[in-house]
Amino acid sequence: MAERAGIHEIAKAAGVSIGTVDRALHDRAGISENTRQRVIRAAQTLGYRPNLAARALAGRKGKIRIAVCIPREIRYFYDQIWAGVYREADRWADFGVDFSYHELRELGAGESAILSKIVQSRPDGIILTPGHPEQASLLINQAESQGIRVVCVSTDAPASKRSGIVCVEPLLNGALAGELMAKCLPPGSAVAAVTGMLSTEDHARKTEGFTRAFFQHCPKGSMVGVVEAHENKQESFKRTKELLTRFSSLAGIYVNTVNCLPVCEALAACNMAGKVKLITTDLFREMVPYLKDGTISMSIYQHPYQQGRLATQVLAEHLVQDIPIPQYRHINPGVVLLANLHLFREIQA
Amino acid sequence: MAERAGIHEIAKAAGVSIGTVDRALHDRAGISENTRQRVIRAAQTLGYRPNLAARALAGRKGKIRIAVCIPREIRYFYDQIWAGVYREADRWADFGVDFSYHELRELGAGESAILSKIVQSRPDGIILTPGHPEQASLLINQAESQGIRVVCVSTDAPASKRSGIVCVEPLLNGALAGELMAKCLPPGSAVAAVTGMLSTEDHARKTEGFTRAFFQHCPKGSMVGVVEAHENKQESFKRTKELLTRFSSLAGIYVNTVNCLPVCEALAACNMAGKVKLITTDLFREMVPYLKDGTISMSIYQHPYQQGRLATQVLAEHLVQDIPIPQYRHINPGVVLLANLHLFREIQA
DNA sequence: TCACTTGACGTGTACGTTAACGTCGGTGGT
DNA sequence: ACCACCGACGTTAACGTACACGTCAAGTGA
Repeated sequence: MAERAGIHEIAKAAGVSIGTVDRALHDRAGISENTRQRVIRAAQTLGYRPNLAARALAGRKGKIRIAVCIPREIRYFYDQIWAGVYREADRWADFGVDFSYHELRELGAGESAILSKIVQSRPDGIILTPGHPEQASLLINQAESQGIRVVCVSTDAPASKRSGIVCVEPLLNGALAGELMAKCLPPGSAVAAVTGMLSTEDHARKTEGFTRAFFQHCPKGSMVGVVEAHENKQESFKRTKELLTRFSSLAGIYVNTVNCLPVCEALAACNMAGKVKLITTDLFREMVPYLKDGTISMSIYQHPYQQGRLATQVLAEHLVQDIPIPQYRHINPGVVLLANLHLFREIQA
Repeated sequence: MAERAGIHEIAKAAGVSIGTVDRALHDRAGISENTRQRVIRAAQTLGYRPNLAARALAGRKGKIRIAVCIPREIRYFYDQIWAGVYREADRWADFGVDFSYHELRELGAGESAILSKIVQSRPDGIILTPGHPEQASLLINQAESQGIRVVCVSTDAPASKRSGIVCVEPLLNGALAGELMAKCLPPGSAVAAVTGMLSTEDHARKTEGFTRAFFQHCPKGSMVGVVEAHENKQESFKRTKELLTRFSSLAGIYVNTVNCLPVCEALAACNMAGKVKLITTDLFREMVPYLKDGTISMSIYQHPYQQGRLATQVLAEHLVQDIPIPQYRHINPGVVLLANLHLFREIQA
């Protein structure tokens, strides 16, 4: 459409050469303050936007480097984040962005060591999922103070000076479950939550969000228990069973940890499958039968693929085009039901 | 990371010049079949992928042109589609893709005329929302037979030879509402649907999806009526009121048209707001109060922004990188609740 | 035999930027 | 007066690709 102005046009307008324009636009030395202002004004007047293709080709001294540090386990979740990162990285490859990938065995495993190595390699940006926010914060702050942009994804290090965070707000995640639960149950129902470890900021806040939203939408309801299962299958099974036998009127259970399968099994064992509304978190293949037979009523989906893609996009756009990194990029969780089950990436292929 | 091979490397490997490589890779004339095969094999061996930045800079004779033909009204919906298109178009601008935008007043208005003009201008690709699928199909087929790739978005022209469609499957859209309705109501509940015009393929299939899913998940329920309101506010209000007075036991209403506000008003007028589960479609500002006071229980969201972005991406990636266009790209609808309301684009700003 | 065509290939230039390098006038020291 | 030096600016060679054009041998016709 409208032919875009390039540095040649700016040069002509400002009455200088393209070299001088380059110096002005990149804050390089060797130019008087006067001319710099003149050039910058000309650029603004012409609405200059650098041609990314040309920039990528010319390749500023040393390409842009982004280091990605994300766990491998839990597979069903982090595989999707990785896929999203790869997808977006691919789009930036031709723009001269160089990615290096660092897989942790699981969330937080060897985090500090790898992260400090990454920082030492002085990339232009880092994408990571902090597993130990307090420890990581030190390195994040160190990186940021060196001009390395850090974007957290999925998990956060809120106290750090990271440039941005891409995630599903845990409070919202829980609140969505709480609201759905309340709207699916008759007034005055009794519900419970099964969580991993309440010491984990993430799980605690999901549980809190659930509780608040549930009571907001079901004021006469009751919350008869919060089971802390420590990410242990047998413990999850046992304690869910206890819960079911102790409160025979239990109408709903919210699970915000990976371990939803033991809960399903416990429901089956008590002959309560389908009678107690079960709302879970995330989605993986093994859940499908329970969704199909109605044991799991719905699940809150965190869009891991999108999270990975967005984190990468946000960081790359900043480094390449100087677009500011949004400090918070909250993802809207999805709702997994039977009708739309087939459309989720975890189920396909 | 791995330094990518360019045409120079291929040339060296095949023992020819880069000009010959270019001829082989682009099926241009002036090369013997023998050398062509040799070059192509060399390219495959080296895993050649053209550098998009360089290609964009060099600018093949005549840039790639994409024409976009989408309505302006209904604003809350199509504004988002347009925004998604613009966003993605922006990302391709530097790759030498030239977009031309053609706004219709509303869905289908002057469609054939504009579309035939677009086809006459011989772009490389077209993005459109067919309003009159039968008429449009002729022009779509004409375009496709001339090598113009057509991608439909939001609405479809299923009988045509369009290269791809990006949309929320109407059946799924309705099914999601049906499943949620069934799961939110006690067994044996009576529900109704309010639709626009059943003659519209889209509305009919949404209603069908709803009905099927509702009975699947609530086998003892009943469907006491399908109100066809012809996209008319007063008619919607009046007929909803009739419905409510006639069936005092009505437990849920599903609205799959734009006109959900009159339904809300009718519920209020009958003092049934919040007592009848109301599931609507899409999201716009005026719905917010009704969501906040519980009149609308939830809404099925079609992610218009994403649809626009994806349609553009799919087409651009095909034209620039030769990536095949997926014939169906079904979007997973979202669920609008009070908890996540603030995260939808329609509500922000 | 010579001029002319044609197939098959190499060469050169352009695209818009970046950054190294060249140039030129002026200023300081000796 | 000479050179060294420096600030301020212009010039130019890349980057990888597309395409017009140049080249050169083999073939064709008179």
